[in-house]
Amino acid sequence: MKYWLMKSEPDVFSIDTLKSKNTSGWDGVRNYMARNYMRDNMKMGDLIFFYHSSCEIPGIAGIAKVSRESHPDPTQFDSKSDYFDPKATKETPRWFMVDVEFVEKFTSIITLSTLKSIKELEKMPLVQKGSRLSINPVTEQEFQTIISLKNS
DNA sequence: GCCAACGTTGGC
DNA sequence: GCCAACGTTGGC
Repeated sequence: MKYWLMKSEPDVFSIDTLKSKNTSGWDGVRNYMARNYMRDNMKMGDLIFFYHSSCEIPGIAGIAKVSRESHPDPTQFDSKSDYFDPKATKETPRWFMVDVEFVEKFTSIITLSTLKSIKELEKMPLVQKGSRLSINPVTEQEFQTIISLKNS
């Protein structure tokens, strides 16, 4: 099993939105590296840190898991969607997504500021300057370190 | 709202 | 294939 971190703007899609829906397609990703992680590397049961970005208190809000592996992101075919891609066709889709399922909402957010203060996490792209990728792999050690912060 | 960092586009 | 221009991300 592998571990991941996925960013979402809570104004658009938050951990509470996922909790209320239980599962959701992770649509709207329009970056090739992030797409490749979803298309090629994210497998059933992989655990995901759900990160809130571009908000008052950026940080990890909870955990989700992969509940369906790669399939075409339907928003690329929808001309009314913000994520419409005129170059994508159903025969040769350009954008792929996984579905994720709610696992847990933390009682309090593990803030970016906290994550930045932990020596063991300094290699995470998240805490490095200029890192914008919305999906990143997380190592087992990083996962355990972050989980241990949950109740402290 | 600012702006650094980065990805993408398109002319050549 | 280079690279300048542009658009976007996302913390602050």
